[in-house]
Amino acid sequence: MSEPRRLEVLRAIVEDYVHSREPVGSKALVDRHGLGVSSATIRNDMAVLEEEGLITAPHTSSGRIPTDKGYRLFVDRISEVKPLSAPEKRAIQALLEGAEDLDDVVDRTVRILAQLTNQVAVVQFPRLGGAAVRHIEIVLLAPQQVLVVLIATNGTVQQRVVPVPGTLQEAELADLKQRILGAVSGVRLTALPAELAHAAQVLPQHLRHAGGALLKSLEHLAGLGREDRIVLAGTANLARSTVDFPLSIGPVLEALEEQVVMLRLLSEMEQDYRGVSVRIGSENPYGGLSEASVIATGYGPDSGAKLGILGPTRMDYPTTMAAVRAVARYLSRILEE
Amino acid sequence: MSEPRRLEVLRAIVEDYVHSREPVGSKALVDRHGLGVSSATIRNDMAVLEEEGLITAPHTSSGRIPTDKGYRLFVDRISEVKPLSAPEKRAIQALLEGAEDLDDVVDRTVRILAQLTNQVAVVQFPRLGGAAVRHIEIVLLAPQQVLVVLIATNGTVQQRVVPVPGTLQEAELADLKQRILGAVSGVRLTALPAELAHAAQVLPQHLRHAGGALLKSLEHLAGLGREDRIVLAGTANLARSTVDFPLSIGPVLEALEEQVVMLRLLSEMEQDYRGVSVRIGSENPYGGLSEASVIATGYGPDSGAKLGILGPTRMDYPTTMAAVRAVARYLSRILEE
DNA sequence: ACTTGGCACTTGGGTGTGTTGAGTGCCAAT
DNA sequence: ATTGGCACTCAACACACCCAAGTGCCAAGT
Repeated sequence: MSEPRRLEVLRAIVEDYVHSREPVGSKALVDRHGLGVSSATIRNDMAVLEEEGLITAPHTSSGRIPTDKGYRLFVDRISEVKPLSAPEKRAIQALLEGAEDLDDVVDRTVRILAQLTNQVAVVQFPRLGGAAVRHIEIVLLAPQQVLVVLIATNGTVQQRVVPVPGTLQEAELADLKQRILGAVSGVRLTALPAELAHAAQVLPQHLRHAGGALLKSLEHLAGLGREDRIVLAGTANLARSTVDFPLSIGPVLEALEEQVVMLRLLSEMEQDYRGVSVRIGSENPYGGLSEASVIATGYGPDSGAKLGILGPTRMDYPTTMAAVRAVARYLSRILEE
Repeated sequence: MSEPRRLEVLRAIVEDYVHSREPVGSKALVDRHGLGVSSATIRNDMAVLEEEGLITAPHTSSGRIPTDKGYRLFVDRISEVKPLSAPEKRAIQALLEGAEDLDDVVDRTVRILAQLTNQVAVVQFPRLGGAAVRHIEIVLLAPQQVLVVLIATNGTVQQRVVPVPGTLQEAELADLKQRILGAVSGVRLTALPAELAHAAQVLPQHLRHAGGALLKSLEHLAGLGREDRIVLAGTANLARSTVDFPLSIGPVLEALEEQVVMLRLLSEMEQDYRGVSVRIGSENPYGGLSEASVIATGYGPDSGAKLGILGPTRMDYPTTMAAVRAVARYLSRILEE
């Protein structure tokens, strides 16, 4: 009872089951795959695999289906990544290059990912974290209203209209702007709060009051950049595979809607040696996703932002992993510009 | 065979069916509602109602269920709006008042609406259309890169980093800024393209090139404001009522995901005398929504932006209509500030 | 002109009973 | 370790049957 063949059997079971959605039996296995042994042998192998918790039988005397653990082993040790087809690659590239601005890039990314994988696609907005302050603009809109704009080196812009206490002269504002700019120009966004606190202390007395409000709003803006947003696409794909979620797709939809849940989920996924990270079924910390798998990876300069897909545990892992990885790479490349 | 009683029968059928999801028969009707007649009489009434296409029998000799037309009559002529409970009203108000900025207001609105109605809630972002240019800021970031910021009177801000052809001096930029500002300050966003075109023509020769790019980006920004976005919540509610969508919720999810579809749908809905607009099942222009109903209404100063819910045709119209209307009113009130 | 009780008829759904076929587990032989 | 053989299981399907809820219609009553 050789170990390699047992793995081969597991692989065959996973592939057949993913393909047909039906429990696969020993006879069908030897027929469809050219295993050089008889069905009885396969049965023995399957008994061992079941013993090890890699496959399970829905009911006595029916074929086996992979368990989460079985998929895990499959993903980790058996499967080979299937590269995307050339047309697919071209499609990704063409689509992403046509994007107009950051929002558009993200939007196109999530759509192509959903389309490519036939799953729900999730893209987290690129983080500002690593970026630094490129410019700050402060504009007096009304006597007590100021527009504060924070431009980061990665091209993202955050702005906000803030009320300032007391009246503020144009000249004072210009002065204030120069001081602030001098203090924070080039500072990393993560280090901004500290710098701002310092800057606040050295402000001349007459600017303290108004300046304080502005500095505070700047801190808020820097935070906004870090306040992560996610974008979804392909939710309708869940409906197609409604039969793959024995309970209901309700909990899954709920999870998707809770940005907090998804963000935590994504952030917890460390990409492994393969370049992607896979969470299978019950491996997911969130209960509502116990029948779902998530494939995610980082992208962008520091791979801090994540992107990925979510689908039923019964999915074509090799192909989907390849798609996620490919899209992440193309996206990273686009963002470098 | 009195007309009023027939309507009463229709009302009873709708209410019972909405409540129980089961075809309702003549006997059950006289039992549950104190109609003062026998089941045979009701049967006669039901025959007429069926004749008129207001109700239908899923199969011979089973109870009747309302048709889309039946719901329509119910909504138009029979039902009475059920006002929200005091705690519900308080909840809406409290939640909306705690909002921090426009995004937050919209976000909270869509959530409370989904929660209140147990349906999918849709809120279209407030339009800039009616607003005017309050201020324009142009900042030189790099020799060939300029940040353009457009601030509207309603407080919304759109910004973009644009590349400009050729090199541009600070002084030239300042000049350009003054000219543009003079030309468009106070102009309504809807009228902006025309004004910009005019401004472009009177630019001095040496600013034509760079100025043209800037003006074009401004036009784009104004468009962005009008480019309507919608926000969803409560998608998971669809899963609960999966049985109410005989086909599948797939097409519905698809429609929801296509912002264009939803926007067109909302914009087509003229609110009637009741303050809300209802689209029932096949009344929806989009095929995927032939089993869904939409209740929407306008909000905000000119009622130009829309908000509403989407659910199965079998829904509690009076209560849901009341909720949509109430939320729209509270939202309008908040936005006035 | 409605209403009503009565009655024959329809039908989906539930239950009980075989039957079938894919599949398993185990064992003795190779 | 592999294999053929065999008894056994069980979901799925088909069929038969019955029941409850419901309908349509008619003739009689108001």
